[in-house]
Amino acid sequence: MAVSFRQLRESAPGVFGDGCPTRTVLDHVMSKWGVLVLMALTDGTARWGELKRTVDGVSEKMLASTLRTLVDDGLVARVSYPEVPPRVEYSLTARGEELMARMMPLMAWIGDNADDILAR
Amino acid sequence: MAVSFRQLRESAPGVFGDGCPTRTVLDHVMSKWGVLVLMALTDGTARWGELKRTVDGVSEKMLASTLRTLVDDGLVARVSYPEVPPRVEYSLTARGEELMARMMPLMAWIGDNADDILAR
DNA sequence: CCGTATCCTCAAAGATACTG
DNA sequence: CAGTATCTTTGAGGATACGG
Repeated sequence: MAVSFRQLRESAPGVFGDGCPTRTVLDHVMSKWGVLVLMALTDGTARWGELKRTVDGVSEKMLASTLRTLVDDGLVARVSYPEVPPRVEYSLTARGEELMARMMPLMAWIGDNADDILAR
Repeated sequence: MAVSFRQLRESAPGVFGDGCPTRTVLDHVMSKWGVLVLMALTDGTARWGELKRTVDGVSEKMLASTLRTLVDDGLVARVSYPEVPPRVEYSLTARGEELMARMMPLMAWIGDNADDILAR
């Protein structure tokens, strides 16, 4: 394997310790709705209503709080147009694209193997 | 980007829909303690006590249930030696290694960027 | 159309004690 | 050493109604 947990920890002591920044970011991007929203945005810019439809099962409350967290983290950009009716567009930032470039291979593998994994 | 959410969904319709197998596996491997246990095992075989020390902050209850889930999913192997005192060793299966080969680059990136992300 | 505000529930997770 | 059993807590998340 290219990199181990030990190597990660030794490259930056304290990383992945209880309550450290890495754990916080981990909770944001690996959260149930966080991953799904980020994945939906790999399709490109999307409006609120699109996201609500694409991210199957998400409540308005969770979509709102998930998006706010990801915007605060600088992973998602929010652009609101002063029109009537309102239009708001979400997209990945450059940083978000970097993250998803690393996450999508993992998601593809999970998609390919999920059935096998649960067939036990 | 190499692969998008749309491509994933079109390659296997229903994947990532609410309640589908992919969501379940996602919840297992992306869970707070799931990732950390899996990461700890990228260092190689580890005993229960080692895992409890390495995975900072995990309770015995959560370590037990997390390990049981991962063993059931065929991602982690459990070998118990009939000795006194008992010795039990956990390690990644071939399938677990495949998963972590795709997850560690993501973890490395998060480790590198966590401070920046939260400094806003 | 795009959210926010409020209330409420229940299951995940912690604490503690105990055992093969 | 490697867990299990039991009880309690808490906050993530759902439902609903309303506002800009």
